[in-house]
Formats: sequence, structure tokens, C-alpha cells
Amino acid sequence: MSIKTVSRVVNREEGVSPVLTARVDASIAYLGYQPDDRARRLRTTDLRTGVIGFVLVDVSNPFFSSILRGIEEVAREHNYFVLSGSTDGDSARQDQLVSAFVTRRVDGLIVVPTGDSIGPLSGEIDRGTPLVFVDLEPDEANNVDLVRTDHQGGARQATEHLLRRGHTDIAFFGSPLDIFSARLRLAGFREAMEAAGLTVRGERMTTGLHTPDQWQRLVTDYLVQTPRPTGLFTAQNFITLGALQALHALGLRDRIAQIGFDDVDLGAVVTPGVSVVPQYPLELGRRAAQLLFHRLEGAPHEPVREILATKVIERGSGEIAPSLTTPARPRSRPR
Amino acid sequence: MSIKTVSRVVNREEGVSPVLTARVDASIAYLGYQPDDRARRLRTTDLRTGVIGFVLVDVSNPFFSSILRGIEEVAREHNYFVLSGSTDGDSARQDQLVSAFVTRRVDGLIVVPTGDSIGPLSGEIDRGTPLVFVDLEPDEANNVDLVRTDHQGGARQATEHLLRRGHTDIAFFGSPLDIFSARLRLAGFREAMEAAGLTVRGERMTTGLHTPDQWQRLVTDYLVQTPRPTGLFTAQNFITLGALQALHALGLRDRIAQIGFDDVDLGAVVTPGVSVVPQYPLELGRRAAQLLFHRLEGAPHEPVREILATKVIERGSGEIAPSLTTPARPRSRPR
DNA sequence: CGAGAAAAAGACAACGTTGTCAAGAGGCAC
DNA sequence: GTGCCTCTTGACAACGTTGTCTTTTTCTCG
Repeated sequence: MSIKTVSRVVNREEGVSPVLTARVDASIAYLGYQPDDRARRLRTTDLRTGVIGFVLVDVSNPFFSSILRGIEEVAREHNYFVLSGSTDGDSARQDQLVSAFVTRRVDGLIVVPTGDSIGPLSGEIDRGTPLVFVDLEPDEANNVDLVRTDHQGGARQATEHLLRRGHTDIAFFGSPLDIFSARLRLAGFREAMEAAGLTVRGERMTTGLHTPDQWQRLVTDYLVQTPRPTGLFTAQNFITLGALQALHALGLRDRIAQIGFDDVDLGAVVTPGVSVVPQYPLELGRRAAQLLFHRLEGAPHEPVREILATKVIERGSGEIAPSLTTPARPRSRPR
Repeated sequence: MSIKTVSRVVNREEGVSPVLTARVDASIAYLGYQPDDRARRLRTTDLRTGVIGFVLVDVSNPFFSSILRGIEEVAREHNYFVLSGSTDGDSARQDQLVSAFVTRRVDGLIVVPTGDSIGPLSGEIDRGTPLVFVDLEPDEANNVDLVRTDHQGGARQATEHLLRRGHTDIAFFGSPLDIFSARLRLAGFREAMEAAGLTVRGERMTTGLHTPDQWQRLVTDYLVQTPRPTGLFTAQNFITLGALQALHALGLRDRIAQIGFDDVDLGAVVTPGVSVVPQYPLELGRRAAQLLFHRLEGAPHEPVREILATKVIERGSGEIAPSLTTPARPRSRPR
């Protein structure tokens, strides 16, 4: 029998006699034949590969793996699969991943951009490969779909949250400023402080340390000074953890207010709970994938920029009132 | 000029005149041509697809995403990429993923098996698709490479750790017993208890709840009974968190010993720290990928079973001595 | 039983590459 | 100028599928 007949049976096309169909099916079962999807999609040019690429910083970071999960959910609805790769913040690696994915003919790309330059991506944009940026925003590319948290607004909210409790001496601890979101968060902090008529002193802003341990040491240094800040804004996950350990070790968790950007596990278990402005990575991923499929399936349209709103989660640490002196354990916690 | 000439230039083959090479390169740059890797690999049959599939339970769970990260690292060394998909413990979904990956001609599969049956996977095993199981072990397939933590040994160690501090009334809280690792952990607990000559009473073993909240309520019930257990073995992540909250709410964190299976973030920040038998998911992933590539590239060999050893991390909670009565806050913490 | 139509099966090209082999261009020695 | 060799270039088939068209078989009905 001919190859074409087999093709017909496999695709359950009309017009094959039951006898032959049965024989083909039997042989397929016997031989364990699996059609080669690559050849299929090569032949039928209007069929896409059914794969999208996701270039992220590090899958083992729960923030990013939740984004991946969100993407995967939407991809699944469209019968798509996700090819992912971690850059570790290395833009050469990002370029490699993008090239490899494109050469494998992914139908679209979702990228957490690393560094401010976008390398071979700009070529892809020109060629019309559907592309969505998540979480961060490279300087160059404002003609591309984008989904991210409102880093600046969130930082402003967090700062205002402390200001509203009467804090005037607030310390800001943030990520290195070569990271886009770190710059925005710092900007949000400044904005809130200045709107409150407070001068932002340079020695109350530190950025650039990397591990929770480093942050713990630094925050400890801050807290043994006089005068010390009455509130801390720890503008990233690891920083929040480091500061938490510092406060804990000094026995100051009840006395110094702390609010973090990004949620922390167990943030509700410690006492007082850790107040934060969380991000919603699952939602970031879902929205990004939705934008991508919209572009894949729909008509061309103007680039979309989605900036997800934030709000403060109050758990205790952010609601501590300022205590300039060293009072006798004021268990008072407003609200 | 002919297509073949372009092919030669793209692959930098010998024997194309500099003039033509330059012209081809210029056109490629001008047109933004990207070779189609699928067609390439279709033609050269000895070339693999350069993609491996990873079927896991849920990428947004840090345990699994760390495994993915480990796999990715090894894959990268081999110039491979990883296609991943979450099953959410649904074995129908697992079958779909496996089929889709196979039909896309992944060169190998790494699977965290869901449920005890392996469905279409057994067909793949017969067809010789390289396959490695991680973390869990389906009943049927003992002729397949496997990497997992020594769940039973780890549970035994955890239990012995409490026994060594003099605990005799230990409560076990575990995952539903349809999960392979949950059965092994329970078995490890029993083994240690029986070796110590203690009878394992049914009412001291609970399995099957799902969320930290449920566990919190259940553990609270245990702790307000008389007599109450003096030590808790919380045999999974979420359970540890739930119990932690229960102990915390009752003010018993200093008085009741607790040891967990799986590490918890912030486990070192709370007081006392949470003693655990951690798993090393990154290492699980790395080893699984190494086994897969060994099979992909090397000669056929007998199935390999790697059971990774565990050890207790002491952080305080697991070293609390038994306190049968309600003593006057003994701040004593052995070790 | 034969003509015509409908149904079933197959032949062939094509998707975008690369391996194989043949053809053409140019150089050198006689 | 001829023969031979080398260096470039191109023609063609093939990978595993499917779309299109053609051929063969079967069925229907007068």
C-alpha cells in the first residue's frame, strides 16, 4: 500500500476502506510508529511549530518559574508548548538562546530582557517574530508588547505607607541600578519622599549588594548608628530577607518598621508578619502569553504596554509607628 | 547562484570563492535569512533534534523548578534545550505531554511520574526512547534509569533524630499515600520507631491533607489533646509550614520538637530555626540529565538507580527535648 | 452485461535543507 | 592546441510528511 494511504489513515481522512484502515492501524500499533511532527509542519506551511520560547533570568527563582507557569497555562489552552532557557543575566547567553529558539522556528518569543541592549532581538522584531517583554523593559524597544509590574508606583505606595504612619527617616535598600526595575523602584521612593516634602539623603539609600547575608550586615550597620532610621523599605526579595535577619538578630523587629517589595514565603509566619508590595508573577506570565497569542492569531496592532497595578499587603511590620528613642517595648501597632 | 552554494556558505564549507561568499553573506544580512533547523535535522538523519522533554508536576513549585534548572545546566553543556510541561498530578495530562514531546522528536525524556501507572511511556520505553525518572518511581518501571532522594532513609534519620533526644511520643504528618514518596517516608518513620522498640499508634499518624491551612488546623487539634505528642515529624513542605503556624499560634514553638522533610525558606530566620531533612533538587536535576545524556551518547547499559543520601540540618526545632508537662518556659535548647 | 459514476488507492511534487556526484572553468605542461 | 588536473559551481535526490491530481477499483442502474 502507498505512503499516502497511511497518511490518510493517520489523519483520519475520508475515503479509506475499513479493511485497509484496520490493517494500517494494526501495523502502526505493531511497529509503534509515531508520525514525525517536524516533517508534517515542514510540508504544510500554514501550520505553525506549536512552540513558543521563553527566555528568562533563572528558572530556579520562584518569581520567574511562576511566570513560566502562567505562560504554560495559556500556551496549553492553545495547544502550545514552551521551550525555556535561563540567561543568568548574561546578555551573550540571552542572544544565544534567542538565536537557537528562532532557528528552531518557535512561533513567538517571551523575554525577560537582560541588560539594556537587546542584541539580535532587534533583528527579530524587524522580521516580525511575535515578541513580548515581561517584567523588565529595555531602553531601546518601546515598539514591542510589554507586561510588567508598576515598579515605580509600587515603590511609591510602599513609601507612602510608611510616611502615613509618621515615619520621616526612612532608609531605602535596593538592587543594583543597572537593573531596570531597581531604577524605577528607587524613583518611586524618591517621588513619595519629595511629595511629602522630605529631603532624600544619599546616606539613606543603598543599592547594589547581592546576597541576603551582605544585606544583613549592611542593615545591621545602619541600625546601630545614631540616629537610626525608623522605617526600612527593602525593595527586593533577598534584601527583605537580609534585613529581616538583621532586625531579628538585633531584637528590633517590633520597633523598626519594614516594608518589602516582592512577597516572601513565610512572611505571614514570623512575628510581626512582613508587610510587602507583592508582585503577581503568575499573572504576569498569563498576560504576556495572552498578548503573544493575540499577536500570533490576530491582526497586526499597535504595541501594547501593560503595567500591572500594585497594592500593599499589611502584615504588621509595615504598620509599626516611628520610635526615635529606645522605648520600653511599645507593643502598640497602629491598625 | 544555486541553493547549494548558499548552503555551503552558511555552513562555512570549503571551496566557495571569496567573491561569492561575500555576496551570499551580504544577501543573508540584507534579507535577515535564518536557516530552518527543522529541515536541516530532517535531512541529516544522524543529527538529533537537540531538545529534551521534561515532564514535571508543577513548574511554579520551587522544588520542581530547581530540578528543571539542574537539567537545563547539563543540557546547556551539551548544546541542548529543554521543553517542559506541568501535569498537576493529572496522569492524562502526563500522557498528552509525553505524546506531544515524542511526536516532536525530543531526543530524550525526563519525567517526574504522576500516579503509579506510566501509560504511553511504557511504549516509549520499548521503542528505546532514552528516559529517566526523577523524584518518584512508578511501580511498573524498574527497568528505567532513576534518580531520587532516599525518602525512606531520610524519614528514618529524621525520626531517629527525635528519638535520640528522648522523644517517645512522636506524631507523623504526611502527604496522601497515593504518592510514592509519601509511602516511603511513612515507612521510614515506622522503621525507626519499631527499631527503637516503640509501638506506632494509628492515631499518631495522619496523611492526606493538602493545604498548609488544613494542616495548621489539624496540628492544632493534636496539640490541645492530653497527652499530646512531644515531637512532630512533618514529612513535607506544606505540612511543615502548617505545623509551624500551629505551633506559633499556640506559643509552643519552644516546647514541642519539630523536624521536617524538605527545606523551607526562612527556616533559619524564625526562632527556633526549623530543623529539616532537605532535598537537593538542583542536584536531582543535574544527575537525571547526566544519566540521560549518558544514555543518549554512550553505549547501552543496565538501568541505573541513584538514590541520593540525606542528612539532618539542625536549626533548633528538632533539638528540643521532650516536655511532657507544661513547665515554666524552659529556654533550654540542647546543642 | 456494459456504461457511467463514485469511491478508493496511488503517483508525484513540494516543504527547506544537505550529501553525492557531475559539469564547467581555469591553469599548467607538453 | 591538447590533455590532464584542480578548483568552483550546480543538478539532483533524499529526509518524512501532505496537497493535488490521476489511475484503478467497485458499485449502480439501465
